[in-house]
Amino acid sequence: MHTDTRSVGHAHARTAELTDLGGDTSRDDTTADPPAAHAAPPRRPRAKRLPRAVRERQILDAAVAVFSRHGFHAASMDEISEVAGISKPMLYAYLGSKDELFATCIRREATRLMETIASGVDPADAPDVQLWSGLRAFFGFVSEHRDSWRVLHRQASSQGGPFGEELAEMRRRAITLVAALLVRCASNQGAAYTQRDTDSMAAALVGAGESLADWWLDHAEESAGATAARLMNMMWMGFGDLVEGRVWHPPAHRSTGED
Amino acid sequence: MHTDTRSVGHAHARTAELTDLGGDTSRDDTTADPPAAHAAPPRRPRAKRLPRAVRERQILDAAVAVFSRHGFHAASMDEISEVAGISKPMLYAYLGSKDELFATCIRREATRLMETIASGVDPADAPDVQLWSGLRAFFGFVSEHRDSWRVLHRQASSQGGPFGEELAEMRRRAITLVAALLVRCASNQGAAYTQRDTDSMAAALVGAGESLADWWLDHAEESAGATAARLMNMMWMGFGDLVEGRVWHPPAHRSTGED
DNA sequence: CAGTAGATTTACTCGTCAGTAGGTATGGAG
DNA sequence: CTCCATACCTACTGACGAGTAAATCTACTG
Repeated sequence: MHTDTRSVGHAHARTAELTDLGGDTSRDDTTADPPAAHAAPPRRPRAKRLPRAVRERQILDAAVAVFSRHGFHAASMDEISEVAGISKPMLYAYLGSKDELFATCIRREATRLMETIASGVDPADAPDVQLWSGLRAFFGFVSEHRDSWRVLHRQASSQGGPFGEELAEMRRRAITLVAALLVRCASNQGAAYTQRDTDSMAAALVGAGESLADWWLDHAEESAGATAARLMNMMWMGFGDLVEGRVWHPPAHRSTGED
Repeated sequence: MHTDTRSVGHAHARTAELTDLGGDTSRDDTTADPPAAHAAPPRRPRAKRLPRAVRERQILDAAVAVFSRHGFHAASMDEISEVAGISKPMLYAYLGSKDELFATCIRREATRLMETIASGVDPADAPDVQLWSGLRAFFGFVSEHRDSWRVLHRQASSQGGPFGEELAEMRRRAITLVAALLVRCASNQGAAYTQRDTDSMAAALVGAGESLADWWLDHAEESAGATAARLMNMMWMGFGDLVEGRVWHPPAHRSTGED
């Protein structure tokens, strides 16, 4: 199991260039190597000179993709640099250590997500409509940035370290936001809830959204709006109403019309 | 961040044999080792001889704890063996490779969880009561086996490998089970749903349960039953009913009475 | 008490990876 | 055309972790 552990994961295309660490470049070609077979290892040409800001974006994109595939620990800086199209020292020069890089990814993607949702919600709407718009925006983001979503949802939250903390913080903010929305819904109707009530409901709602998003990634044959409507129905109406045929319908006006 | 991430305890005894190039050891006893002050590293005494089955259980318990803390990749076999109170080769002798060990953990914990839930549900009950009992059993399990839950929920599902597949399979089974329950609920009332409808609702429900369980772990000041009731209310009644004061109440009879 | 099976260990090997030292190329300012 | 700042690279180190070879101990059987 040891010799072929590699089969479990990892692309490791770079193995070729890493194995000749012997260092002795003045090697005699007479003994070991058949001359022609020794084709030059496909060395990536020197990257074009680019301004720092652009490279940083490229690197972050690559990092998100790799972290998304392998998770924090299993992702290697070598692979990230390769995907980014530059060499490892550039990573360190621009983004610091692996931890810093990961934290930066988390922050960027979380911010994107939050902003996407915020810009999709109109605070002037009724609370239930706000909830609906938020769900739409959320599922839209997930479908367009799968890698971002994977990094945020799975990788970050499973790391106990300082970044996991960073992500947990973002998640708490999201839950808090939803909770506030629920409070407004409730007070609209004169219902009174404890903070514990609304917080727990928000946590469950966010979790349902996450889970449904994952499910959707595996059964992606419908629009973001349709999926959002599923969740909205479930949460707003509940099974009790649903099984008796009472469903919730999205408001016709203002809908961005894809469902 | 690099040099001190791991715990300090590693022997690296081979350094010693690399240093004795000279070969002449004349009067060297005075030079190298500060004899007394340099207390011997606290070497664990030889483990007591135990039958294989018992050791295997111990090892699995330790593995679940360590995987729960660090995740699959960051967990080291050294740490697991240390926590288990035995040495590394025992791990390999009994449980095979790291991959096999992890898969075994997953299977054991997933089986426990499923059985706990199954034994808490009476198929003779009405569908909604079955749902309620299942939720109770689920939250009860989570509160009593936090490590198991963490391994199942976060670590396993984030690994793309063969074991992640194993876990994803378990999760699918759970979702399928819930979906079947929903179908029974619906047909009881004459409502008709597509498989897609029930599957997605089940996925959302399972996700809500997972998320609420996580939330609960951080705010554990109420019983499993109370938390289950929260989710049941949310899912069964929906916000629409809840904000208007219509709530769902657990059946009084047969309740194990802790809420 | 000898003998043996299996429980347990020490002391390694080999591969990978985070992070770095020190050099090379290149585009724009003068 | 010549600097030189800085984008970029090759080649390396030090450390750790998975997995193993080859003992060594110990409980039980005869």
